[in-house]
Amino acid sequence: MSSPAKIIEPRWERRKDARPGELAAAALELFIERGFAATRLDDVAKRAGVSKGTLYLYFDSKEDLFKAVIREGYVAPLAEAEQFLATFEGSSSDLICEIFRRWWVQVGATDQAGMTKLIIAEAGNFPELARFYHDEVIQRSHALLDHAIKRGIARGEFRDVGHEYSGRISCAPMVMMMLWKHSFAPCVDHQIDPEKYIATITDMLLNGLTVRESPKK
Amino acid sequence: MSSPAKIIEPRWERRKDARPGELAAAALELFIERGFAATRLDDVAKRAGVSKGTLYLYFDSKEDLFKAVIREGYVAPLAEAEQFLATFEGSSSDLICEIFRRWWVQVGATDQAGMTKLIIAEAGNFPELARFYHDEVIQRSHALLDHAIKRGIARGEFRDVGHEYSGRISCAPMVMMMLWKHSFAPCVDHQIDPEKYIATITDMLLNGLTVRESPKK
DNA sequence: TATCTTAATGACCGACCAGTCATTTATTGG
DNA sequence: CCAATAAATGACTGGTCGGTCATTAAGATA
Repeated sequence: MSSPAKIIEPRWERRKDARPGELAAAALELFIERGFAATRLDDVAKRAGVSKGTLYLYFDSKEDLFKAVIREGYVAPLAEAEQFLATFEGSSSDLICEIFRRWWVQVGATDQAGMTKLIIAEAGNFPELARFYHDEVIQRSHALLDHAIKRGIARGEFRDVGHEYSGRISCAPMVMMMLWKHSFAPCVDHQIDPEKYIATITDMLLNGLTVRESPKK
Repeated sequence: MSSPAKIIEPRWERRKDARPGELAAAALELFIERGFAATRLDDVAKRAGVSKGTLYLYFDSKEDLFKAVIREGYVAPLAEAEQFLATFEGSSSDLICEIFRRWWVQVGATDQAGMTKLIIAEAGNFPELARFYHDEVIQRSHALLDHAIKRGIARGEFRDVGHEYSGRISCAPMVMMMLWKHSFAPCVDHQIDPEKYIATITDMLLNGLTVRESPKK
């Protein structure tokens, strides 16, 4: 006996505007989960609720899809951070603390953090992607911190530590925490407390290890 | 006119003892270069000067080969470093400088540095392997730096920055340089000068960014 | 309602590769 | 010198997956 109420569902819907974002979101999840090479476009399409053919309506290639994912996740937060830096008026110590705090909330704690691991892992096999990520994300992140440090030096708050590597070195502990979260953290019971970790970073970065005779308030 | 001296070279030699080591060495190079999934066993065999069939005479599977490489690779410059730390008698600042310097010479500048990238990249696919590497290498590296910092605190040279994350944070810039060397460095023209980089790390780590009124000699 | 446009489909192709095995031949022992 | 042994080969298989395209049908238009 067949059901009398027959609801015929359409086999698909036309949603031209929503598809790219949904596909990029699905791709981000799978890239982080499995890596770039190991992610199947069939799976990306399935997770976004479409067929693989549809994916190719909106993205030229797998690499094109990857770049779209990067642009969506990093470009906006970075631009905001640059804006924040340009208009900040407090002390440079507070500025750096605030940059780290925002970094963690906007990127480090989100899925996007996994892209860092991904790109480091696959840089050898996809140099084009690595170059893209380097220019769009890394270079600008280092420059951001470097700029904050220069500001401190100009205002007489910081020592002149040389501006070639100081931005890079300041970033390193934050990047390591992001890498940790997406590599060892899932298979080791030792977890990191982000708040305490960031507090220690800023303390060490600003004040150093060496005992000072008269600490500046 | 054909050459009268006819040297017939054998198509291959039997070298049962030498094969596994040569295959493992070739695999190490290619794993570091391309990652686990992207490494072709045909290429490993070719680099070792044999055919793929021969590889399967000595290793059960690709994964088996990978594990063999790891086992052979994690030798102990770490043990030497631990020994060095235990017997060092100078200032703690010098100790930390020396640890970084040795770290770079013995690990960072060698192929071994690529293992860090490899493990981070494949941690998701081989959690048991990641756990092993974590316990044997990472944990001990963090502990080493942490121990050096504790020594400084005990001798009144360093401030007490808390011993939960200080070792990890100190390591981060060095690890990042190793990762850089095996990910972005080959495809971006911006190179790092290790000597200058390490000098900046130690300066920042020991003295911090903030201006001090009376720096300690 | 009839017609048109195009979003969406999914079967298909070709390249790639881990792993197999029948065959070849270097080496050894009698 | 002649088997006998086993180290080494490389063509082959089965499965996977990025990318293509002829076909289908949803939604727009009038």
